[in-house]
Amino acid sequence: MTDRYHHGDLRRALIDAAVEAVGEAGPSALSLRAVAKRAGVSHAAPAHHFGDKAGLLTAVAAEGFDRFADALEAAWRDFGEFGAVGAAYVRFAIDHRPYFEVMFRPELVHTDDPDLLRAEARSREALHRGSGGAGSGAAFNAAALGAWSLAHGFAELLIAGNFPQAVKDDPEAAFKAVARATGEIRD
Amino acid sequence: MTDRYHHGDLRRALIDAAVEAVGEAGPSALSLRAVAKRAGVSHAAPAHHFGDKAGLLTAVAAEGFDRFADALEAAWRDFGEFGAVGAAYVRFAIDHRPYFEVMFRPELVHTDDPDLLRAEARSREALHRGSGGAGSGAAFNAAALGAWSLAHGFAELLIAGNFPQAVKDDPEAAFKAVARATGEIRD
DNA sequence: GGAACAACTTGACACTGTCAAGACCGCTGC
DNA sequence: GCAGCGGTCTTGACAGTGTCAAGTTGTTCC
Repeated sequence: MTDRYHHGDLRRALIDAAVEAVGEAGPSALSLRAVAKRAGVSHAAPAHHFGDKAGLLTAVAAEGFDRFADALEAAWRDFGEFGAVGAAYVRFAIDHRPYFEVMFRPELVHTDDPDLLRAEARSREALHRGSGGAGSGAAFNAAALGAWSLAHGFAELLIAGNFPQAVKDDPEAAFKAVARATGEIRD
Repeated sequence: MTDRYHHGDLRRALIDAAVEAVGEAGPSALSLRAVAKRAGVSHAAPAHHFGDKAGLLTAVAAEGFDRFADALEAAWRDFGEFGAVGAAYVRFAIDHRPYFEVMFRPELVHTDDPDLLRAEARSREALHRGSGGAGSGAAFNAAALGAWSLAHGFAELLIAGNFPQAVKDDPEAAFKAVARATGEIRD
């Protein structure tokens, strides 16, 4: 099972092509046929590898959540404070925008995909660790949910173009200022 | 210019049909032809009224922002505190989910539409008033942006199914608890 | 009553996702 | 060395999509 017969690694190439295409026109404008053309294969090749369009986007989202977890873990390891983790959250949304645009859209992916669920759980745990909440417990952790909401809302509003130029110029500094203003950072 | 020739008020009917359709399958699965069928007109009627698909969704988003502004203004008028305004933000996302799913998606609408811009400005102002920031000023207001991010992130994560059952059971109370935990509410 | 015009319909086009069938390829077993 | 096999990808088809040009229907104004 070398996973590379004719093309080499078509699965990899298709995911890359999909990420490129999403980066150019957003996930709703994604066309399987355009992805296939970009990868230099026939129009039905993507469906063969991923089942359907949602399957391809599921693979993109899973890979995105893995990279996302890496970024959040690194921020927590290097700085050990929520400000840095939240800033990494925001930076990821900017630097890996195509991934981010797919990751939190349940209607675009197969939400029960095992690989997606695993990667999601990794991200969730990294974020939870980085927002002060140690144990999850039965009831919800208000502070952790607040930290998540703050970072996620900031990232979403930012990439949707709702923030003034001053924020776009230095998003990480802006986020830290905002987090400090809301009492999330106490130093 | 009575705006009602054959059908009565087709524009109104098409918007209602679009909202219904978005509510059932999300905005990315919206089909102009399905909307037309739902309203009982020919398949090209929506394009005639709204120019194209984005035009129809623009009308939906504009109407959404108007209702949104109404809700935020009412919450501020009746309670005068951010907790209530934020809770109204979250409730709107739940109760008028089809609108909300279109409102913050620039790639789905004509972002330069005058009616949309007007309604957006109304919402923005109502929210700004409800989050403590009185004057907008040249630089950005960190506290106001934080309040917006918190409410928006909470709403997005909630309707995307990322929160535990306890939050879904009483979203408004959960939001207030979260806002209090992040220091947004000081009473 | 006819002209001007807006509101819609009809028909067509290129494009989309998906599916069944087949062709191609590299490996295994003999 | 070669037959068979299974996975990889292609080909061809289908119904459905958004959009556009042209035509039809109805309303209003003179």
